Amino acid sequence: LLTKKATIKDVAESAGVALGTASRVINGASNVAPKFRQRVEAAIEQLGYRPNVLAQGMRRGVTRTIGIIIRDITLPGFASFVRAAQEILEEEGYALILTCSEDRKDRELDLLHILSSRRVDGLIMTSCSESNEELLAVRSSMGIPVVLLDRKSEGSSDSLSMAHNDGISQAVEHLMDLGHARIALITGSVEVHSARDRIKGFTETHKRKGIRLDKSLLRAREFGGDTGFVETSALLSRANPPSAIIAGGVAMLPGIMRAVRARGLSVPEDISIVGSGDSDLAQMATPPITVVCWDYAEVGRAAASLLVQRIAGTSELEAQNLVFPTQLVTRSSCSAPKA
Amino acid sequence: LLTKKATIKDVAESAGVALGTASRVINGASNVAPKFRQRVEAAIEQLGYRPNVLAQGMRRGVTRTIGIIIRDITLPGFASFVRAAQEILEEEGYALILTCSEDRKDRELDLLHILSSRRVDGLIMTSCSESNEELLAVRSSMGIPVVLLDRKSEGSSDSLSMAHNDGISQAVEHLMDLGHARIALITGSVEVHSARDRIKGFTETHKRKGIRLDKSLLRAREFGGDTGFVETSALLSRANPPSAIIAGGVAMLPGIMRAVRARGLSVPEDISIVGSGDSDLAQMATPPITVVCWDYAEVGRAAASLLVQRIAGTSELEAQNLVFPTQLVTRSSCSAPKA
DNA sequence: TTGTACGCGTTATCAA
DNA sequence: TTGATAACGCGTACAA
Repeated sequence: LLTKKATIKDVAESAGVALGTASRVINGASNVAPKFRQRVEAAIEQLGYRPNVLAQGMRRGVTRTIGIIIRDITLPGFASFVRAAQEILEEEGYALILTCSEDRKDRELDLLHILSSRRVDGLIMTSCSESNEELLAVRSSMGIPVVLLDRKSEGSSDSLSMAHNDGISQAVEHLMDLGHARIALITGSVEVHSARDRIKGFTETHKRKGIRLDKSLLRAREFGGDTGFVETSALLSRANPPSAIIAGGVAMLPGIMRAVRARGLSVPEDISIVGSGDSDLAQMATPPITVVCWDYAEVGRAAASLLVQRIAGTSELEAQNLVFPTQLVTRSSCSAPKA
Repeated sequence: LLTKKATIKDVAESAGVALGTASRVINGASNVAPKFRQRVEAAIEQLGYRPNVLAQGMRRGVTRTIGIIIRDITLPGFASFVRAAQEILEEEGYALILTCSEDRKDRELDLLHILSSRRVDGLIMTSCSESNEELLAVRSSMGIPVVLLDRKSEGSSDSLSMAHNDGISQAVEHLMDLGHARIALITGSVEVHSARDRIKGFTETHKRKGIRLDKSLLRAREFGGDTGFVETSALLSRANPPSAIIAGGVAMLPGIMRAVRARGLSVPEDISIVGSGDSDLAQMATPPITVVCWDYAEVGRAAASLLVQRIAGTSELEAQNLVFPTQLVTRSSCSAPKA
């Protein structure tokens, strides 16, 4: 039961060949006599030998392991992203070490160090800040390829992001076409691209449509915590509240809905709502929620593929900045504002 | 930028001491002169040295890595479980390699081999079958502690499970008290404990309440796929359909709801519904869904703690079978059946 | 074609 | 207290 795992040495011994020969068989080298090959394969079978990937890696200078740092795996969509990425990585012979930063700098720093100690060959992450120097320094000191998710860095990292700009534009237009003039956007800190991109779409569309933007309706604080609830509560208790709220982050919707319900308001009669990222919740809520969404699984696959290519060195030299399309899925949470 | 990571050799060299001395400083041994200690620490700082955990592990015969095999990280609750487990493991110096089996034997086998090759120190998993001999053989051949989630094994593995028995009993009683006599249960294969346990609660409660159970209302096929939708559709198209449906698995609810809506039925007027496992969906649906639920994060923490103890050898010798309580949260998806 | 020996980054043992 | 060295499991250059 507790028998030690067989090593290549055991295999060679059991097959009556030299270590090197066993190694050649295992790695599929051609220059080995059929007789020996057979004996080695039999020994492998009989001993249940499996190569020690870590020892291989030590020798080869790689670990075939990649680290992932995301905000929180429980957030809607993130699990799909991770699952898709893991599938690709597995196909390519990589294992995935999963960690969550909770969007905190100190934790992100710790995780960076942990993954560095484990010599991961690459990193997929959504940093909590694009400009923090300490984070940047540690990241680049690791000397490995990094694929940024929904973040952009002036450095040489690849990045994948969603066209939040477009998505929010479409949402704003949709609401304005319905007759809304006072639209609120609740999103994350301007320290990260996904928030800035949404804000850009938000303000530009106001300009384009010739509708004056009340700056106080633009709430850019943080993605985490209970931002959705807090900001919505504050917005709704104003003298002049918005007639529509756009969630500018995947974690916002539950809090927004709670705040709306807490005030006894009904959607869309009293207030229109647009969510970010699709979810069971958005689909099955009553009314079903209109959302700006994208395919998280596709992004996960792309992130993994890009990283693997980058590690293999086959990818072109310049950093790639892939942008994935968003889509406005209209459901029943938006209607004309009350007169 | 692409500067190789510093090794303990570099540190020793840079500090002008022997390798062993550097190692002693790094591992906090007491028998080292303050003068040398300082010089080593300075070198570590200056070189940004981080011990190579893999090399440490190779020497120590452990990897401080644990593997997790779950059905699908995107299933409601599983992400909470994983997140909680990861937090504990991180505190204990372990990294978590995440994989998903999709409840398929061939995949589970592959993953077992992959994790075996990586010499994980322990395993947390929900096997897709408790009786498959090949699975059992590979698992025990790994010679490492395994914590089973929602599964039970005649072997010596620890297991954590939920009191599904109780939960379903409460749900059935609740429905019977409301006046239901034809209650359906849709759950997974009897090959796994969580399905058998639910079935047990289901049948026993019928007996206790003196209500004859129509066996054809007990649907135990598989947890995955589109079971919720398929079984519900079949049930509802019968001449004598059930007046209530209990979801006996966390992935069932969306499919059940879709099937109900597809037939234009309304909840709870036409049919009562009870879900398994809480979720945003269950809470925010209209009507909010009554569920049998439990604390996935607590289970995740317990799984990680138990595994760590088992690896350290501090846990008692006999396998532990922890059972976590379930709770019936009544919302608005159940009412008296139509006359 | 096969075997030997070294090195990957560590820790631990032993001698100095 | 310190330093040198074997060992962990493996791949590979090089010698046989």
